[in-house]
Amino acid sequence: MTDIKSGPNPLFLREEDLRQGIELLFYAYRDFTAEPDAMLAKIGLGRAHHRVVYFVGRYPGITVTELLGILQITKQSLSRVLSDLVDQEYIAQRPGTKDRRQRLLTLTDKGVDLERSLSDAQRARIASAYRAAGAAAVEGFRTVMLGIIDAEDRAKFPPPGKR
Amino acid sequence: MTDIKSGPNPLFLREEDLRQGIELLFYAYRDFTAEPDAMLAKIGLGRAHHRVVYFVGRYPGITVTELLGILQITKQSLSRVLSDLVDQEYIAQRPGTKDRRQRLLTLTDKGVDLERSLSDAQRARIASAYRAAGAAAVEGFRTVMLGIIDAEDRAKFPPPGKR
DNA sequence: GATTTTATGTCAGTCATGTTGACTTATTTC
DNA sequence: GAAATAAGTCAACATGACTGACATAAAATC
Repeated sequence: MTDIKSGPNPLFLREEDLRQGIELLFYAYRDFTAEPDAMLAKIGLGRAHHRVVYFVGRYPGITVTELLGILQITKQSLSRVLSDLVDQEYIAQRPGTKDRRQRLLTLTDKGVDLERSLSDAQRARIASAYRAAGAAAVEGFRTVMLGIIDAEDRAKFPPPGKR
Repeated sequence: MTDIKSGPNPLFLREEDLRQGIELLFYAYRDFTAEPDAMLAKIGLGRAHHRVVYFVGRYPGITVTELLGILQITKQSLSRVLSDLVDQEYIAQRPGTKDRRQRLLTLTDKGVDLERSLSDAQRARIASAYRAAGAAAVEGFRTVMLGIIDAEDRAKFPPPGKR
């Protein structure tokens, strides 16, 4: 154990630095999901419904296959929550114009309301963390998070200048 | 909508910045957990077992109540995975010396091996992200993540100087 | 010393969310 | 015309969460 107990020299990645990274992700995700989960429970829905509503809101007209690619679950798993959301009129389906096999998914007004109320707690949490941390820290956060995400999905996050 | 489409001015938090923050957390956590999940599936265990093994390794001698406080699940939920881990001799229990009602939890040698092999993929992912991002970005990452975590748990992450 | 609280564990039932495998239908592509 | 693709369905199952009720041992309090 080369435990020099030096000042911070993060390019010499100690065991403890890495462990702290693991724990930051664990606690942040735990707290980040707690509020919407509690709201969802009250209306008989779960986190999986939130994810679907979120990404349909994010990419209006998204196809089922595209959604499966993002969520990385099976179509049978998606089917259940998507059926719930369509039945309860949070999400509308319409056939694709170019490819009529596709079902393009969009939020109804009711779905927009749900998405907003669920994600607002998360937006507030992010906003408060960003404000407290400052612009430079936010850029560092972005950079490290992108490094954690598999390379295939990094293109979903265009650099600040391009936005 | 005051959409000025300016250059990056992160103190004016636009809708899109916040949405990007939400998605960074979603994708990072999804990819961060995928590798250990796949390894666990091969030996008939799940993510819940990983969490327990991780935190018992992190805090040797931790009590059941303390572990429940970290995981934020019910004792019935913990009981099942903890029993598995004790039965399969990944975790050992011994009565507390000061309070003999407590069961102090520690990893066995077998448990240490399991914890290491599971978390190694995660450590490697963090290490690679940290190296690619650089020291300043890592500090920003830490700061923002701490802002996302509920205040009660921030003390678990001492500032760099104090480590 | 008796009572209450705490730490832990257990039994039973339920729900949400994931899985695999098999199969169907409509449509598009080759 | 045949094969591939997009979507959906049925069935069975595993995991990990939950609630509620109850039990035991030990510690803390009155």
